[in-house]
Amino acid sequence: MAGTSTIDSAASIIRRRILDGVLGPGARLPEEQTSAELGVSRHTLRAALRQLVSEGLLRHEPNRGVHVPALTPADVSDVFRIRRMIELDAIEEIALVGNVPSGATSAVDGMEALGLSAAWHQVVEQDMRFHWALVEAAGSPRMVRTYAAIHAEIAYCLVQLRPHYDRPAQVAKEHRDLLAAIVARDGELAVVRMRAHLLEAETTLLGAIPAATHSERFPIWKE
Amino acid sequence: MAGTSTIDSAASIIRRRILDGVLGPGARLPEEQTSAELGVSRHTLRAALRQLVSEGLLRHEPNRGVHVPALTPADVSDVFRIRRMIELDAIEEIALVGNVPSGATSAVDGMEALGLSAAWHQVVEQDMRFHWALVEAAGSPRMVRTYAAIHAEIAYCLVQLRPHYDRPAQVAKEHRDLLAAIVARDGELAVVRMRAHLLEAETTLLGAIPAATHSERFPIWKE
DNA sequence: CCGCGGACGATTGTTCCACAATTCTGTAGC
DNA sequence: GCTACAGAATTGTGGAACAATCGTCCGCGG
Repeated sequence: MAGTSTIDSAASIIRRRILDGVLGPGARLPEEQTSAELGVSRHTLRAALRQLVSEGLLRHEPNRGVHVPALTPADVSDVFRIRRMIELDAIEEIALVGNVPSGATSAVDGMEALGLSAAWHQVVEQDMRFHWALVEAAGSPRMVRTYAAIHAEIAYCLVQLRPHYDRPAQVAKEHRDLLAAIVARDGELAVVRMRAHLLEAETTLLGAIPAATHSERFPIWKE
Repeated sequence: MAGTSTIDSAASIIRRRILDGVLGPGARLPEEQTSAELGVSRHTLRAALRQLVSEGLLRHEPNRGVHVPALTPADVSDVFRIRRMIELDAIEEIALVGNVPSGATSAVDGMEALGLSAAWHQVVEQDMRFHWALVEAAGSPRMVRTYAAIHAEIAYCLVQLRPHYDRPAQVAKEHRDLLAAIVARDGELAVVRMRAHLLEAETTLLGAIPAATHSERFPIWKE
């Protein structure tokens, strides 16, 4: 499985379940039941849960276990604020040296290869590959580590954007333009475009989310 | 101890030992011995070690345990690059709204209260309180989380800066000037000053580190 | 009828023990 | 001096147990 250690693969499985909506907002993860389900010991499961808590995909309350948090509009804004902080820094850096990461290029190619009927999660996957490649190309191990720490939350935001995403071709074009700015070694333009790109995604998300979470949140979780 | 859970306090103790130099670069932490020493079980210790690995204070190699990494000049630069990314973003935000965090003010007061003979670690402590307060005041939970993730590494850098730090009064003045820019709601000036502040610290560090680690690194660790 | 307190069951946090898999060490042999 | 290999040490994971905490249900009184 992803990550050779048992802990990592347990974390991957749970992460996937959250991102796929199998575990919705408010869902609790009892240790005994969950560990039995995954076929790992409680110790291993707990380590995996701690990992996911640090990624923001789960919330922990002492003596009360973990649960899947609901994404509030404030959370979405906060996630995108961090995205801007990291990705604007990254894209400026790689634009200045004109370093076009091959992973980003191939991600855009992948987007363009998707037809109109492409499943939204395929678009999301390529989109995240693109942005990940950009951050990696900035050449800072700790920036990658930092980005990894909110990567899952970004995905958690995006999967809820389902019906409001533009057509794949439109998404691809935006990313193509970002690459163009990098190729042109125009750091300022790259930053401007990336900022616009991220702000637009945030705005779209903020329009899409509230209705969706509202109906799903209250049956399970109260606060 | 700090953090009510056993795991957190174990992590705190080990973190302290690393920052205090009790555990130098290259030092290994055998699980059985270390857990016995701290009076916790191996599982608990392992959880604490995973935490410290995620903070960058320890490095893990599969089936070979964890060890204290040596700080290379590249590491110092990378840490400060992330500091600039986060703290410039934070200070711009709080300068724009003129939000002067009380923790930052009191940290500067604390610096000025330190005499010429103050232990360097006291200066570091106030310095870190100052910067932490700034990041907190930016009002982004995930920025705080992100900063927390490299906070220990920042400290790990700073403790090695010992003899090269300016006098407390000089350090205090620099921070006072940062506060002044915030009070004046001059975001641009605040950013400029913060960048200069961080770049200067980095430069000082890069001049100080190589000699120190070189002598300590080889007796224990080879690569 | 509704709220309050306490017993009981469920869950978490942590420990001790066990054991396969891997790595390290020291020694014998070439 | 170097390699090969056996034995020791260490890591990665599982299982059972238990105190502490939390949640729930029931009976009681207002």
